[in-house]
Amino acid sequence: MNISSQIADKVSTVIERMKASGDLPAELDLKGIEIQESRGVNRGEFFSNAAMILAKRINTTPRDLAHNIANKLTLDKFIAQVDVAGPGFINITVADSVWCDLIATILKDSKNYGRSRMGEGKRLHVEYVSANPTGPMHVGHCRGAVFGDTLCNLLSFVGYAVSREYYVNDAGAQIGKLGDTVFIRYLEALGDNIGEIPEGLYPGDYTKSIGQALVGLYGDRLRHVDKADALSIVRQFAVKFLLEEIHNDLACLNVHHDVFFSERSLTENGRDQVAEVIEKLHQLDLIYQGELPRPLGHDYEVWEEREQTLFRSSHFGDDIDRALMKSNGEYTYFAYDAAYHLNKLERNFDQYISVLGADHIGYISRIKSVMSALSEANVMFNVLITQLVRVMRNGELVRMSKRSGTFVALRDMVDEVGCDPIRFMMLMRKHDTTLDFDLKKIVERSKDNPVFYVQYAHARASSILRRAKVVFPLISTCCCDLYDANLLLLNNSGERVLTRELAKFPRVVESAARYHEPHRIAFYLYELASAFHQQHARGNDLPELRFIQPDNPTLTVARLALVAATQLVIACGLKILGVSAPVEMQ
RNA sequence: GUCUCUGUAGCUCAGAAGGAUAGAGCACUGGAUUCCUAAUCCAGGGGUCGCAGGUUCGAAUCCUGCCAGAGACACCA
Repeated sequence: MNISSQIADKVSTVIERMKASGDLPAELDLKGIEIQESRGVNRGEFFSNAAMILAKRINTTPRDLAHNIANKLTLDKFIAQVDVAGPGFINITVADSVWCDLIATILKDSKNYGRSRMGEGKRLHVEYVSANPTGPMHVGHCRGAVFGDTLCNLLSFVGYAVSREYYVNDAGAQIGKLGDTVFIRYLEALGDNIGEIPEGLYPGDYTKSIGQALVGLYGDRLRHVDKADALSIVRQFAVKFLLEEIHNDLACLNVHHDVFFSERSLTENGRDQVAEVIEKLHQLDLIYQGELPRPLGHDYEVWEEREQTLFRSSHFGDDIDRALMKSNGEYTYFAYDAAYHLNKLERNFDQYISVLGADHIGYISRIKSVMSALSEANVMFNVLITQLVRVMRNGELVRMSKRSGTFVALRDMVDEVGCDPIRFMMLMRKHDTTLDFDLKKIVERSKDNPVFYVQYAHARASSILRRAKVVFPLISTCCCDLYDANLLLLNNSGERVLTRELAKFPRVVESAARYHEPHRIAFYLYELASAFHQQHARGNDLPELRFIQPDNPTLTVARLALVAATQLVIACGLKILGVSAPVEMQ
């Protein structure tokens, strides 16, 4: 149930009746009419723009039409008051009983309050993280992981059947370099003096334990077999080892995937899906041999014109065509990715989303092009970008460099500040804007730090329910009992503000899902927590406003219903964000 | 040079997909704790929504141009 959509029904019913009775032309188009929550004071609780939209279509003044509609709306028991204001806004105040019903509904729906059928059970494929398995996760991966995971939570909450996938880049040159590096570490673990890790390989210390693990498994045997065979073993082992670490790293951030899809598998088991995708594009007449133009704005010391196999992505809005084969005949990364996306399409999802880091912005149009080409433009495919995170400590930028192997490991960060603050903080910004992340500030337990503020509201609600149990040992604080309370007793202004805030949740969820913006949930929870803290604090000055009234069990039960509903909605929102909802703060 | 994103209070950012008098937090000033946890709350000042046009009943929001900042732009993955 959603109050504003109920009002929308009321308004459109009134207008339809006016059309039927001849007050309005029968062919009048109702497009553009909206119900929104009022913002300022003395503007009712909701407003409609109906009169202003319709007036110009039938050549009358908005205020006259507004009064006309208002008079008919007033007759509805659902609505307590209707006013016409400004250029022709219809301001609507709904009946108290509507708000009471809402609280009862929340308590009845429990964890399902705010769910919707928006997704209609459609199968949705979401790819996120997909970091190269050449090292442990670091903070750069963190945002995409949290955003992708939360988006999946959100979209399954509104009724999509979500499949969460990690594309494992376990083929290609970087894996070769990883293998070379780990082989050196292996020799090191056997006691060789290896000196510096050569330029171009992976210099970080994390490869040492992989070398040691290989010694534990093979002793010195790999040293004596053919180098190519040894490297092949080492590569596979290293990828498996690092994937396991990545898996663990993600788990401690509460991030999960259903499928880890191997890039290498595209050309295994007697099939070459890369060749297949190129053949398919060939049949569509989208492949040719040619040379790419020299890019502008770059000073290349060496520029060679090379003929290679190109895909006509420029037919689909890309700037230039893109290479599928290198001049030496190998597949490009993009060719593998094209095959991967064909594979996705063959698995027949209804919609696709890819969450990519900001460094892949230039990649979007080519992958969208190939999706359009392969599906004949008949697919819903969104690419969402997570922008850079600047890691700070006490206002100072933490320098990171891939080359020297210095970066903040995800695991270390979780150990230092905890999963909840990281997730919440990452979601306090829109995904496509850059974000400063201060390791020092994020552990501060202050209002500066919204995660504690929201969690505290949940803990406070829990605490009040516990306390009520002490004062009134006989009453039940279970949601299933509280909705029978006499909710009409919730009539002071702070309680109304809080109730209205609770009413917004389904709408916030739906718009967050529709626009793929989970940060809206985080902001909403902050506001809800604020309304709750405020109401609690009013009890400091005015004891009659406290939730627990020792001499009035009936009133107490009504107020506990509001507390329980608040607790429920906060818990529900935090669940979507993948953040815990503590029953007490220590 | 091309493309993408960003520009809102001193700082960090929201702004519900065109609505009425643009909102939070931080910081600053002043106040509240024998109390359902003060990790909280109350009050106050602070704005040319980058600039200029346009679209319409109405623009921070949509369109065009300009200014400023960030990022991406061969066979890497």
